[in-house]
Amino acid sequence: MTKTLYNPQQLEPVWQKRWEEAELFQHTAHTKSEAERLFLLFAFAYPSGAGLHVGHVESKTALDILARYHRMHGKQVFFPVGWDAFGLPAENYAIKTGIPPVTTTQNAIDTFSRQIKRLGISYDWASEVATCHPEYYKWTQWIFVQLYNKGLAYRGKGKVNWCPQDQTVLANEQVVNGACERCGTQVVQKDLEQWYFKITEYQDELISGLDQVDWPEATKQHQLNWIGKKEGIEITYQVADSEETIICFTSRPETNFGATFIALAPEHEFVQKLASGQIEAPEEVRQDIADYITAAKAKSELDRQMEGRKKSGVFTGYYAINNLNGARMPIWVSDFVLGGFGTGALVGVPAHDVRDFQFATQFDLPIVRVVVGADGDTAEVTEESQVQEDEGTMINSEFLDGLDIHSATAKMMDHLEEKGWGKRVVSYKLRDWLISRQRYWGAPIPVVYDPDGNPHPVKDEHLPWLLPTDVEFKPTGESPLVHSKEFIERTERLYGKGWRPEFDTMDTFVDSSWYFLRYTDARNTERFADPEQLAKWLPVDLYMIGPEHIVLHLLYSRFFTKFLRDEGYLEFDEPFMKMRHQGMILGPDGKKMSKSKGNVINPDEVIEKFGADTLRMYEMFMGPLEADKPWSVTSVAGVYRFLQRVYKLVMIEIDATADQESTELTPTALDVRRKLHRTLQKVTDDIPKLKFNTAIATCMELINEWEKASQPNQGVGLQRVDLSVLIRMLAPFAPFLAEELYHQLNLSNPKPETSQPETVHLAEWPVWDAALVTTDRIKIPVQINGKVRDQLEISAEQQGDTETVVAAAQELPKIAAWLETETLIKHIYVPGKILNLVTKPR
RNA sequence: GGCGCGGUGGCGGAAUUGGUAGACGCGUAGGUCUCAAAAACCUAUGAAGGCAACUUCGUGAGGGUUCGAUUCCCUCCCGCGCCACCA
Repeated sequence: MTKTLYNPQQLEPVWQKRWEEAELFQHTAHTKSEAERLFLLFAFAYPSGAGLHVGHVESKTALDILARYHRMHGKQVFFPVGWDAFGLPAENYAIKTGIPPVTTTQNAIDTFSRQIKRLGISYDWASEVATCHPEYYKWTQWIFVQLYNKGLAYRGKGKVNWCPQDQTVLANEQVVNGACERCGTQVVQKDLEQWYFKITEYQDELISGLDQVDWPEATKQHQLNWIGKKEGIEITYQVADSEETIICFTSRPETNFGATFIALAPEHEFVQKLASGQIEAPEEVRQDIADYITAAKAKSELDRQMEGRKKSGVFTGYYAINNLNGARMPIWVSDFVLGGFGTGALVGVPAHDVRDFQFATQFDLPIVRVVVGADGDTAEVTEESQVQEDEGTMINSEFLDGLDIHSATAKMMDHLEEKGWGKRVVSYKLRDWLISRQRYWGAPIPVVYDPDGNPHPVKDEHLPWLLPTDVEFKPTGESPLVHSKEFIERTERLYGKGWRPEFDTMDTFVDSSWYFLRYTDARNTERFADPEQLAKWLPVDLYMIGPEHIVLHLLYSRFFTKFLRDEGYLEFDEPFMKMRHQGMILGPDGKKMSKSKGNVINPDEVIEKFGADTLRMYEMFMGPLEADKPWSVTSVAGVYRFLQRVYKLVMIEIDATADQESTELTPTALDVRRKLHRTLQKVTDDIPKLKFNTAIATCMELINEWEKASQPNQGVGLQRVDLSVLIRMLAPFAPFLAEELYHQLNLSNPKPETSQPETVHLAEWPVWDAALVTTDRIKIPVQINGKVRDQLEISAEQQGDTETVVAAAQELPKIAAWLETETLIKHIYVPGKILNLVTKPR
């Protein structure tokens, strides 16, 4: 009697154990095979104490399906796993509980590993890496030293974002709406000496390199916006009655005849000099400016938002001369001018920039129109709605009058350069990367200071520069490492009396900027990876990564890649040739899952109820991979039902057809076989395009048809070859079920072919039979005036014969009825696709 | 404000070199089985009209191109994401 009860809870752990024992997908990095290679990369995750999330399941499963599919096509697939294991949560947890991060992190990794294995993800565990392991961060530190030696890692004093809660510096990117991205506390500005990586050295290549890669357009756009390259001109203005000059960056110099003021950021040198008295000014002006600087500094990002777009400022008493027309433009200080952009100084053109307009009206500065827009308004600009920022024609601008703004820009730039009043420049938003963190749970910055306070990189033989363990976890405002006796003693022992270590650790983005390189040679103790290994696998063929990492991680990884290439370690420019993003799995309420909303779906519970195959397949079936999709508790059951039906159907079929190999197929069975091959064709086509939802839908159609054609408890009389095709086709999606059925099928065969592999996952991907996917009868929809009225069934040979098709269509009763009241004017026939009869009423 | 993405049944979604809109799944209704329920299975299911055959309408709104538009063009509306006083 055939077993027809699908029991995933029982069969899945059995196969998981066998695969693990057989090391089925292990040790692929150093393979000697010359087969086509494929590096599939999953964005490694932070192992949080909360365990695996359904969102992780989606992207892991998607790549796992690809990995299995390509392996079955005979390719060498490298599909490694690792952990972005340093970071704040573990340290904050340690502050709360006293449990060291190394312990909680290892526990979390263990939990994640168990869950991932239960899911049947075919990772190569032999190449596993964790950024917190000394064998890993030794090379993170080594890369730091290489950057240092090339002058690309440097110490700089600067205004930094400081989170009072986490007691650490944050990169600009980690400040969200003026608050710490981790804890939500308002960020304040602080002046500190910090370590930076000079990513700006590569800014142009970070732009041009995007042309080489197959990434979603939106992602490229994000990167471009972040780098923020803008071409413009720096105009030098003489300050009247002074030796000083002020340089302003503008991308719209053609409006310069309309310039009526200069505004400087509070950080601007001229302003600083005024405040300190280096530049002469009446005492009350000096004091006002000094007060303004202090007030601006104290303002948090939140304060700035609270006061909205309201402009504030102080007049310096000085004027700058506009060389074009000799106009005296008052010089103001205002915090709406950003110290970090351009030169920290702007030339105000109120008629053609809303912010400048607001400032001018606030302080009664003149407004001069120099562009007439599409609305033809030539009047004085007195309302904000009249401010003309778009296309237009120049007026009141002497030699520019009558030109459109674009040619005027070019002409003005030429003019300014000729006169020596300005210089074309390119401006970028991208800043150097601040990597210092006053935290414990990270890779120590491998730097020691001599007794004079000069930095020196830690010597290679002292790497890894170990993270000390004799520390206390208290939020003290400085790195806990400051209080490590061992750390300080180690430095003096190795470098001499009076030397001290750098107490800061590195931003975890440093760790994650090169892990994909390490994967290829994860146990190498001599190099970060063997050149041969790197050449063999890189660049990555497909990177699956959440949209939240679009900007920073990718930018930093690309920077590291380009740097290591320039150092001669790599031979490619871009690390990730193709990239795709998985969408977010939302809660059943359509909102982002979060503990506080109580809408979190726990993958463990789904597995317990339905099994891992159902969880995997449901997530793939939910919709397009890249879309955000809400979880549906009831829809999961639909996928479970499908797998159950597959199991039952195949088991019945195995039983019924075991000894009928030589028998001819019945017409019904042949129809099912045809459907099987059409399905195979579609699935084979969909998987590489990551269209898993439609691939699964097609499989469901097949099972529906098959079931309908079946005799109760007897199947339809298919042969072993057919069952084998179905099972192999389902293997990437439902690896456990497929393995079980594969073995049942082999057991049923009295004479197993000797070449049959032990596991379906090493079997060959089936090939669809071209003869079976074509049909000899086809149906052509017949339209009248673009509306389908009937279908014409003809033989495939006839489909090219327009005369016959049109004639036959007119014979159709429904069409004939329509033609009784309509006159046929013409017909449009797309062979094999559609026939449209164009008529007019009689 | 800038950049990007999207809008199709009760729900998730299919279908675009322009060619049968709503595949597949969920939900719902009715049924089979059962003492009953659950599970499973069967049938129906875009809306309106009609006993029915069928007809009309229908892919955010309005125009346009076309024999034919969810798909292409124009003008809007709405939602989401990211960045945001970036000169």
